[in-house]
Amino acid sequence: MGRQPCCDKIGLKRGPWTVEEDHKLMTFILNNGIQCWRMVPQFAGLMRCGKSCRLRWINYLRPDLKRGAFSEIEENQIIELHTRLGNRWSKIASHFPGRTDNEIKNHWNTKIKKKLRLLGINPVTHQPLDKEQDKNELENSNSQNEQEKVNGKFTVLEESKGDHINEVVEKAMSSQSEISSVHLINNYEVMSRNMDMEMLMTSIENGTSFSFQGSFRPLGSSSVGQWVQSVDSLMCWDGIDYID
DNA sequence: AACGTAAGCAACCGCATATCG
DNA sequence: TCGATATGCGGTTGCTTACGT
Repeated sequence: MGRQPCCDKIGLKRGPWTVEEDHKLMTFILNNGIQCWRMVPQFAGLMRCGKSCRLRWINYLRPDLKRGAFSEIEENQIIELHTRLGNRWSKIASHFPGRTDNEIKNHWNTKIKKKLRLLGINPVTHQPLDKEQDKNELENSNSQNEQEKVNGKFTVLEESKGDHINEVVEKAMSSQSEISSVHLINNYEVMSRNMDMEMLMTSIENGTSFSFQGSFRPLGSSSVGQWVQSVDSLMCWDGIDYID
């Protein structure tokens, strides 16, 4: 014989949690810890399945949760980790104490994907975006009578992106003397003002994060318009090739 | 003010893997 | 070792809120 079934679904409550349910779950876990999720609702007096309790605790009730918006640094780190790990949200979340996989996944799907597209980067492959392909994706994801609206928005965003990047490139070119070097890191070319290679190599050896000030663009993009400013970006990787 | 649409997010579903008896 | 179940993960759904007309 194996284990007992997770839960009897008949009669179990579903949908949003009430304040009272949250209080019961939190009180129970803080007093007793988690031995077996299947037993938690039973002992805590909840008409929920263990799976639902686990999710509620991990994504909402855990006292060590870090709430609030994602910082620019966190977003850049998520992008870097996604380049290496793909949609392995729990692995990505393990690099962010207090953040949940669900939170990061939601943020990726609602914010970062759009941001990358605006920067001309395919959010799936992290390669320079084939505009025609992206247009097709947009066409597929929107009904025909919405297409005119989408194209309208896209034009505006492309213009604003251009302004931003021109500003970045001008700034970078005008302060050429401050640029210490250009490095090739994973799939990105990184133009840095303060990259300390010794510190970088140490961080790689130790598997820790590394921050720098500068700009980056996807490897293989020849256009200067692909440069993206990344001030005080925090990057974390497990492999590196670089060129001076 | 009312309605429609989009965005954000919490929660659920189903599958893969780990674990137990 | 094997079958049954628990757990964890990623994809998806659907509700709520914000925004635009």
